[in-house]
Amino acid sequence: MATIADVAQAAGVSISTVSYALSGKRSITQATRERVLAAAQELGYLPHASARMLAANRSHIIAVSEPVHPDTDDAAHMSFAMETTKVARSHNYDTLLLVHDDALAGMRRSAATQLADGIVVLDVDEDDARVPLARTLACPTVFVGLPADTEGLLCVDLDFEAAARTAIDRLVETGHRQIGLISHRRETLDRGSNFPAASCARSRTTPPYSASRSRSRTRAATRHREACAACASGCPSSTRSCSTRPPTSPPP
Amino acid sequence: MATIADVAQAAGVSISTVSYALSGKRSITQATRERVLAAAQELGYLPHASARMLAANRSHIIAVSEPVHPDTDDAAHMSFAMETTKVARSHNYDTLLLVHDDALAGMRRSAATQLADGIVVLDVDEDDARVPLARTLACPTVFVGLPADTEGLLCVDLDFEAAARTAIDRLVETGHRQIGLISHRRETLDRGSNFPAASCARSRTTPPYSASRSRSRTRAATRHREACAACASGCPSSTRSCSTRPPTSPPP
DNA sequence: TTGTATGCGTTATCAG
DNA sequence: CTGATAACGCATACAA
Repeated sequence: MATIADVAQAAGVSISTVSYALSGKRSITQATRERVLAAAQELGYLPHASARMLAANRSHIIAVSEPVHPDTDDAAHMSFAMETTKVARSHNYDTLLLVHDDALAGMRRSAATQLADGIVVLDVDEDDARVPLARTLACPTVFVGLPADTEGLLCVDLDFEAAARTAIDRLVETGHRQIGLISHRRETLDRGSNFPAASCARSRTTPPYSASRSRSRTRAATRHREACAACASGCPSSTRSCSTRPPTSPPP
Repeated sequence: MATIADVAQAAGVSISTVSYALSGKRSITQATRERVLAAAQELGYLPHASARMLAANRSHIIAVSEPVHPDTDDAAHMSFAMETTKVARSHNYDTLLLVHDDALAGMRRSAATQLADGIVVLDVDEDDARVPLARTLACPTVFVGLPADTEGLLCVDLDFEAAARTAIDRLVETGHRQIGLISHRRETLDRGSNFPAASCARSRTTPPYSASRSRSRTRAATRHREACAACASGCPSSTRSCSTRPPTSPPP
């Protein structure tokens, strides 16, 4: 539990010099910088998290809001939570888990107490209670999934429409003329989830693949995805729920 | 972003009175307490997380170390993480997620920076790198799962031996004489995981159910579980991996 | 029962 | 290029 003062004393410099030597926010002589780093290393110094948060007014923590419905696919959501955490860590951020009913209340709490610098909202429903809440928060919030009304929100999502089209194209190409769709449970569809298969089921895509209600959603998804490089690289593929295995011989 | 000073001013009292009125750590006149609570409510006051942490020297955050092996059962681990978070919240604690390689490094980091008040270690292997690390940390740590050497550690786990015995008893009672065991992949066994089926597979329980190497482990598990009420009530059942479905008619 | 004042460990704003 | 020092918002020991 060495403090910055200990490092300063050990290196024979002032506290602020240590701070700047470590943050690199102002130029330091090579010699003193090395002395400081050596001292810090020697003492195993790491800045006290809360002190740093308070002074810098940044927590380096991102809250992940993840209600877990009874019909939620654990594996899929695990992937999102894990990936979010991994990417966050690569930016020196930690992630806080807000689950079940605390997915909503926790958002308000972590925003109001400034525990979180930002919020990632998972498992988004069409009509999600976290949508109106997010609009009232001073805390930057990103929805992974598109609610019905995205006004004033920052949302990213996979392009399920395009995924469905690609899948169907492939099936048609290989000679299939009848295509079955394995979707989610009725309750998942009913609560307005926009998971892959749910989205496909609702859009009832038919040749020549004219999507009914989802034109604007598709554009929005594309636009948002372009704005989020992390999504393109980091998000796990969710299209497997839509996939189907071609039989060894083409159907009649 | 009302501060405690704002509340104090609104209620016409001092800062410390507000603090004590809210924490209840010293007696306050009913009248002033109500004025303070009203003012706090009115302003939507919630204490600034980092300020509170710094002053109280407690973060109210528990880190959850959860390496995610390629063969990890997402659903099972999701359950543990979720349940841990839920129980933590009921004690006014938040949980931080440390995954993949950060499961190890994050423990050191969150302990050294005092980001976490405690650490919960999931997905424990027989020979786990987090075991020696935990011994060096000043941060209270609990292992959910029993490593080979529990010296100086606080560990809790389900009693897999008893579960296996119960399952086998039931099967024998219903007339079965040949019992198959569906276990984990070889790699899971190889890395020394102590998951239910892995544990069962290694112990090779046979009538009259004499466990080979696991006597001490069983005792340890029992002892630790007794010391942890949360485990008995909060932990999800993991025995389903061991379960088997009786056929409609008893075998010959 | 309440108010005053110090300290928590950093960051950042000033001077030098 | 470096050193003092004032916030940051709260908790708590100490006074009254």
